[in-house]
Amino acid sequence: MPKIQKKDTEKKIYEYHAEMCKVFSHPTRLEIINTLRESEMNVTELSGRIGVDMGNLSQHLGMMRDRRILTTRKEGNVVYYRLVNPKMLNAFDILREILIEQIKMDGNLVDALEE
Amino acid sequence: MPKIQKKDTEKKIYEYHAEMCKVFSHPTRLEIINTLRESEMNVTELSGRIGVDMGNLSQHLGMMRDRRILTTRKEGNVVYYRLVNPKMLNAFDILREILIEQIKMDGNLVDALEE
DNA sequence: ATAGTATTTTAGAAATATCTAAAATACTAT
DNA sequence: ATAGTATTTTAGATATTTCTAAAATACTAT
Repeated sequence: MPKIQKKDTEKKIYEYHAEMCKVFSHPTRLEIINTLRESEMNVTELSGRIGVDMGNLSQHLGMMRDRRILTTRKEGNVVYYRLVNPKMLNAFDILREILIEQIKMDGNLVDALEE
Repeated sequence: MPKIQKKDTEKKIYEYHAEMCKVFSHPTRLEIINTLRESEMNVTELSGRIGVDMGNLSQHLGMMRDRRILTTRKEGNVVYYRLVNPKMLNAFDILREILIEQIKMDGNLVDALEE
């Protein structure tokens, strides 16, 4: 029976961490997070606000719920989504600040990303 | 000439934001960030520490540099990488805290992610 | 110039993520 | 039961990311 190494656990944590961070790696999902900043919202309204069709939106919402970033409440046949942990917004905001600073300081960033 | 809508700029920001966040969406890259927390390090040493071959590592480092998350300093033929903005670590830490809380509270998270 | 070390780049294969459109489910109201 | 609205799920096509292995570049020292 091989001893479980500290290294293995560490690697696993990095994997889960990355898995969670995938939530941030798509513009639609960032817009979802930002839209749910203040309050919950149902899928149809989210779809209208963000301008994404419902099938696609529901897929994004589902993967965010799998990762425990969002949670739901059901009322009749309407599903309301909201952020599980408002701390999430702190991370969101820090990263956006860094981005804004970078764009101001470095006009070439945009080019570097678009090549 | 169509007027540039606020909406377009907003969407562009979400795209750049997501593009930056892709840095966090791979375990090797998270480990790179965490390893460079205290000080710069050269590619060979990073490769040894993290256990990733140099070709692969260099690809990750390159994409992180493109996104202005890392920057380099060259000494002879040795390249030292370091974090551009230590604020990055705040975001990293917040997200890891959220993850740790989630794992403690919800043993099923691991299953949800592995299905 | 040659050989050696460090790093980057390339090209293609393999794995994963995303979108689209349609079908399925869940609930409500008649 | 039927029809209508809200949401989720599915399957396949397309796009993107990641890995692998080899070749190329950059620099140092002889």
